[in-house]
Amino acid sequence: MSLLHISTPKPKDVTQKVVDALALAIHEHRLAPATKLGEDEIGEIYNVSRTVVRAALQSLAHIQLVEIQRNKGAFVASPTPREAREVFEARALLEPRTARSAASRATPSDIEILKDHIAKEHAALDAGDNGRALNLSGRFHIEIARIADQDTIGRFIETLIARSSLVIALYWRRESALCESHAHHALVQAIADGDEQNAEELMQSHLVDLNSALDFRDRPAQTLNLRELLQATD
Amino acid sequence: MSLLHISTPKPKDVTQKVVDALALAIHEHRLAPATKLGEDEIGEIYNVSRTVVRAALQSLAHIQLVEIQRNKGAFVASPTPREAREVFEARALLEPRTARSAASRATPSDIEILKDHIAKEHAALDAGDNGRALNLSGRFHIEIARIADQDTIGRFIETLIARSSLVIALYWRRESALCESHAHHALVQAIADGDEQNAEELMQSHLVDLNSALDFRDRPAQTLNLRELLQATD
DNA sequence: ATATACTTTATTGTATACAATATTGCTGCA
DNA sequence: TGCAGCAATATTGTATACAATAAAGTATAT
Repeated sequence: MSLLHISTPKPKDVTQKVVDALALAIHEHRLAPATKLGEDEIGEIYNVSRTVVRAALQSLAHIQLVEIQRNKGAFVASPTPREAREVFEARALLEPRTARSAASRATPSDIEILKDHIAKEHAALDAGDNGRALNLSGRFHIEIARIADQDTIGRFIETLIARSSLVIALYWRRESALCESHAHHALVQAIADGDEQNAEELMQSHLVDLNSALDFRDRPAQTLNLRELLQATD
Repeated sequence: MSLLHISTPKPKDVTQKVVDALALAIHEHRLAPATKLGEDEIGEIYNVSRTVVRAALQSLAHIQLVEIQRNKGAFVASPTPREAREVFEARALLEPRTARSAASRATPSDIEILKDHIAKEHAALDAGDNGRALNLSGRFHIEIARIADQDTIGRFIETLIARSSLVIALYWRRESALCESHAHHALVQAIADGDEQNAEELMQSHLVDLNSALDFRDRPAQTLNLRELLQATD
């Protein structure tokens, strides 16, 4: 007997690993907006060929975490104030409805998962790991979309939250770290209670609150982007 | 003088051409849902290497016009009833707001463009070219999103309309051809008048009407998909 | 005759090689 | 010094070659 029903220990999808690694680095703000992502460079880091690096970069470009300029290469995306505003407008349009739906469907285990997220977020915050805290905060929102059981809209929300990470990296103004845990906690309570109306309103105000901590007026200084600004965008 | 400001006559992006060609074929229902899209096959058709075919297929997979199964290949997507329903739910959530915004911003030239779309749609319908008519109908909606000047949401709407084409291919029930031109005409009028409320309501009822012409109860017979149903989705 | 194991074929996944383009550095000249 | 033009280098775009996996076919044993 050769190959039995031994579940494959490595359902390897190399490209996805690179995508995840890069996305995480961006979400945790280890890769700053407008950073050049050379294909050879990344390939050497992860020990993969340019073929898979290119596939990964294309994937990230599609969710607008990176921007690919033909014959120039890939760069960590750097949302303009306009794009940043749009991202939060879209979230304001989609997420309250999603929170309502989540409140109507959440199971006890769902609530556990959400509370777990908040706990981890707290822990990361206490540890001073803001990047990780921000990432977890985003995944909290994604989790709500999953609970709402709306795959299509959930996918949109995922991309919006991914871009939110970049927006926050560029336009965050509030001094205090992202101490939004309180809002998340209240949201979980409403969802646990099945209080749809409250969940929707809490999400809405949470997003308004987030938005108010951003300042889109002037674009932050970015050494790497000056070059872009001086040449036609094509 | 070597390179003056002579606009490049061929800003060739081979991959994009393949993407567009395949997308058009899908939108016009020349490629049926669940059709296998072999890499070599497509490469030969367009005289490009598998490299660019794969890039194109990945691109189409991201907007869910095709589905890629690892080590199996790419297939024209075949939305389930659930996915189909979600697509129209999402459209119902996004597009009315977008129509309102369009009504508040549309310029006379925008109105011209919309009317032009309708005219072309009529012409295609009269010519019996339903595929082209459907495609134009979709582009009408995309045009409204463009006028609304909301790039992020507009991009979502684009993907939803792309998938709508597949949904319609699978679940359309109404006997008459898609004679929705009347609804489109009324919508243009409201947008031209700057009547935001009316534009929003017309779009909403238009989508409800579209939805009512679909029947999600049973999945249509699809020879190529039987195989999928019999094996674990992984 | 059917089922199972093995062999063969076809197709996809990945890596490498070559071509095209952009960037950088140099040289000469005003 | 500063700039124009060319040469050298580096990076991306595309094609091809090789490896891994799945599909199909064949033979054998029960």
